[in-house]
Amino acid sequence: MINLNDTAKANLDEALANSGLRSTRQREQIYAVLLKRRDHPTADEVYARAKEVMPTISLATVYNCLETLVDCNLVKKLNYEREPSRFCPNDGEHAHFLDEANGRVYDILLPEDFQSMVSKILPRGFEAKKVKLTFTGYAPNDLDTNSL
Amino acid sequence: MINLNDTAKANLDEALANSGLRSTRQREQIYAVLLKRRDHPTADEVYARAKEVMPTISLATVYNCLETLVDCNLVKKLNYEREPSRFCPNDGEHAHFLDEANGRVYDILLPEDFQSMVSKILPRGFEAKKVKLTFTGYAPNDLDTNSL
DNA sequence: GTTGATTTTTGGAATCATTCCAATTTAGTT
DNA sequence: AACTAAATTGGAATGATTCCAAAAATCAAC
Repeated sequence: MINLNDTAKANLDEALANSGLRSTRQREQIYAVLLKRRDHPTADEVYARAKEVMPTISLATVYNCLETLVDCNLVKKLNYEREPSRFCPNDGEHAHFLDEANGRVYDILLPEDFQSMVSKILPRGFEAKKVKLTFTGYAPNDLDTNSL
Repeated sequence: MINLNDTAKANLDEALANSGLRSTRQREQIYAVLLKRRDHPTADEVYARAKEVMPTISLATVYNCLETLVDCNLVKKLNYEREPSRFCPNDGEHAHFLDEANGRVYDILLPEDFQSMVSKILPRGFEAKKVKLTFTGYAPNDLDTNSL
């Protein structure tokens, strides 16, 4: 029914507990869906995939769970223009590349010191808590579904 | 009624002509509104400001004009999460800084070679047409309404 | 394990920025 | 002035997301 390996499950439970939240079947399922195919699905797509295996889950719950996971810092929410948000499980700092040809989003690994490097661009007095870097263009056409 | 200086008007007319589009009172007015206060207003805010001086303009027209100006590359559309889009007249490459304290957006000047610099982060085969850099955090609290 | 208190889930309604539409008006041309 | 194509307009439609109140599930204490 669910499909989370032990360490992922442990991470989830810990992150939820840290925020004083409960571990539920639905939250596990949503997290499992995101880990299984890292193709930056929208809430609707997550809903469809979760339903295959948990047919009674509701769309509202999918939104709730995704928001919870984002708040716990286990998942990132991506936005391009005002298109539907996409979600990716969080493996630390990375940029995103949107392929205009097929609409896919690829993760781009960032150098360790990226945030401090780029923060030097800021004038005196600006304190950045977060930096977001997104590319748009054409990706090589021989990549598989998952990100790099 | 409108309030565009000669060079701005000339830029607008040229950009529109380049795209085979007509120069209209509404388009001039919307562009003038954006140039007058560079505080990254939403479509609604642009609508309110335009209406003060052109009471019959419609919201649909504001959306149309903004889209046209963006297409002509005279204006940039900014998005944070899925909040309403904001608009800023385009003075070349710059990043944006969202102040979490007051919701204001500041333009951040970028070094000339920024795009080529940061494109080196991309793995072989990725061709970036656009790069977007956005910061979130706290800005110094003695800045005026307009951007840097 | 049952009870009670608190969270979470759920389906459907509501929201709201934006887009669409068909009719009218305007701009540019002959 | 007349004609054609483009732009504007108000209102309806769209669609992702949020809100709501009721039902179900979880956790803690006994």
